[in-house]
Amino acid sequence: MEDMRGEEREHEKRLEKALGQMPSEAGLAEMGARFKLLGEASRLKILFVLAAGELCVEHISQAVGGKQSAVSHQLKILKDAKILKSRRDGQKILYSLSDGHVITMLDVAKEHLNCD
Amino acid sequence: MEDMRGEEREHEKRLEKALGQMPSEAGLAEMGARFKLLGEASRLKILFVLAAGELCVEHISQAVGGKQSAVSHQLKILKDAKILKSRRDGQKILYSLSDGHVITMLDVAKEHLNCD
DNA sequence: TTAATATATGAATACATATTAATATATTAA
DNA sequence: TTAATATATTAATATGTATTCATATATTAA
Repeated sequence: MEDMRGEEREHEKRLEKALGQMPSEAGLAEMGARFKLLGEASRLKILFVLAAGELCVEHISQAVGGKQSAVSHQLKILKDAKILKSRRDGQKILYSLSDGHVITMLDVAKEHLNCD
Repeated sequence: MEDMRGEEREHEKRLEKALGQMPSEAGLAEMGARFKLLGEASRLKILFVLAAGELCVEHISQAVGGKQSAVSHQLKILKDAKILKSRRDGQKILYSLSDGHVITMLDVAKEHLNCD
């Protein structure tokens, strides 16, 4: 009985602590949105391809084995999220990673999310 | 013209390199699935709550502000993915993080995915 | 200007999945 | 055993979103 009380109190404490360090609703949404971007094999493929360097849409499509239209849509999503940037070179649009952060994430994921 | 040729060759090389270091289809799917688990605010909330320690379903539900049923569903998903484990204590089922890996991911995400 | 090429976009479709309500199962208390 | 409590599960619904097709836009070449 006394034990029960103590345990309950401990749980209450834990709850308070948890709620205290919980990110804001907006923060959680933002974080979820970021992870969601990486939660799709088609987008991951694109990121791995671009890890090797700047490439045009056609080449990216070839590399990931997807239709131009589908790839364009995904590129837009990744660019809107600032994960990719692009520049025009003649008729082509060359896409590249905005920075190394995403690759870092993928590396850490391999280690800590047991992906291979 | 020569420039064009050289550039094209460079792109070909880059493509080969990219394809060479691309994870397998299965690996990409696995990785995507892992990220997808973290790509939902409702699940992130649960993980942050459990970062404070073991808690029963009712308390988790209170903490994340969700219905028991919805939380149970998400707990099952996270447990099936081995991110959470559970044990029975009387009528209650206590859930906890399987290990520290997920928290590491969340921390790295804060740094590299500019979440706050 | 016209044709050809590269990319982007809009709308429709298909599919995945989060949530809910209702109910089933399991444990404890009476 | 019966009632009460805690959790899990099933089926239905709703929502989000990836993909496709068709077409628009933009650039270069003829």
